[in-house]
Amino acid sequence: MPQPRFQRRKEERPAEITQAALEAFAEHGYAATRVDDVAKRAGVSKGLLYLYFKTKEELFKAVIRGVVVPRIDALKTAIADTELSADEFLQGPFLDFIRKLPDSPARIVVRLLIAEGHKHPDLTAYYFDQVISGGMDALRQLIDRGVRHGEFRQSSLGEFPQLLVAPVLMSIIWKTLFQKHYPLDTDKLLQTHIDLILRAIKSPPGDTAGGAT
Amino acid sequence: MPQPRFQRRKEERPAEITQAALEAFAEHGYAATRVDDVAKRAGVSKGLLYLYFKTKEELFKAVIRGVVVPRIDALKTAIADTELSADEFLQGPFLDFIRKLPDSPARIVVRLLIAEGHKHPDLTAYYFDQVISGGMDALRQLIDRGVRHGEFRQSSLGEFPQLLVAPVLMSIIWKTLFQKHYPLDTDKLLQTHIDLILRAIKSPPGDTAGGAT
DNA sequence: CAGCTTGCTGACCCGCTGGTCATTAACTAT
DNA sequence: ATAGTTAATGACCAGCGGGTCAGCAAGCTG
Repeated sequence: MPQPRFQRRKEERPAEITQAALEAFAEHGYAATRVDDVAKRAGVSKGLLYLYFKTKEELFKAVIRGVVVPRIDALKTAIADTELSADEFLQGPFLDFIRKLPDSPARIVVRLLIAEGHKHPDLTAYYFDQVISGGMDALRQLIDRGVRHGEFRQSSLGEFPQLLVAPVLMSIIWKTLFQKHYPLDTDKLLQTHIDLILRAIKSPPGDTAGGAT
Repeated sequence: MPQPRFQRRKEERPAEITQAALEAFAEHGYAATRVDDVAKRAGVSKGLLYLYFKTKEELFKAVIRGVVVPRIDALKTAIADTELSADEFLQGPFLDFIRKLPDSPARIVVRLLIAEGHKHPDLTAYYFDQVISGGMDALRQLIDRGVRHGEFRQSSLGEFPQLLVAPVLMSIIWKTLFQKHYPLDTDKLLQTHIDLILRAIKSPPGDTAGGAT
């Protein structure tokens, strides 16, 4: 009795294909990945893939969106809802969050965006709106709160919240390029960075908000 | 009177082609750049290009090497030869150096390496040896000197000199992806970063090397 | 000026891959 | 059962682009 040669699974296909594409892109990058290869990984024919995604580029965008959207929202709401002080939040949940990034699919997405982003302006714009812009606002808000409460002194960090995240980029890139030449303890690197930044912006002990006694 | 259709310029060709390739790669990335396009930019036939470079990949490597090698040596010798204190050096020559990077060809090279590096392991290794490794040593040495002289307190920064450079990566990537959505004052960002780090690692006033008076 | 070397050209080749579509077969409703 | 619907296949095509090479002409050399 012959197994059916395939099953109809309209619902699951897109996610399966997207997942397969993420893996393929991770290995070869966008341009060098063959649609056929993605299809094979997903256990599907190339024709079917083109039934769900109009072009290779559409597939690419779907992959990015799928990974990116859920991730950042967690951080944004965490910052809005936390009862911790800014200082505690940075050393706790924030540090945990960024520590996970270098080993998550975010790493692949970052590499793909750097490599191919300029060829997909609408995608880049989308990413900027969904991730970067919102993330920066949230961080700025956190820093401002710290300043208002007298934990932090005034500093230019509020203008450049990117500085809090820069070592994450560094870590991701290091891992993808140089891990085997020189393994990097990204956890400790990130810990060190947060320690340094906090030490730099913390109000000198004794000062209180407003500065006058 | 017909101009000669071409001139023979054996010596200059490689550099011209390499330069053209850098521009082409900057616009389209490696994979999407046509060898024919590079040749046209260099004012040369595709055939000639293949006379000087065995394959497209060889050309790619030549481009990277050409940009990379000169740049880092300047920094290394500057650190070795300077008479400035570590603190002054970081605020002066070092800051100047990293400020230039986001608008130099280094930007293109960084993007190319992130995008395609994993497909060219020998090139990555070369880059690591020539640039990363030496650069890190130099920075570590600088920090250690600062500690020995009592300018800086002991800190984990010496373990992770990458942290000094991380915002440069951030700046480069920002400029290539998001410049038009949100222009970034990378000069000020880098200035801010160095300020913060120095504030974090400077010895409290009154302390001297060794701690005993 | 003639003859020779070789830098240089450009038409050509061919493998590869994104995308199509006629056909098939897994399901569904009756 | 059986007829109808559509998810899924896979053979096919077109054109693009890396790489080749036979021939051409720039510019020495005597």
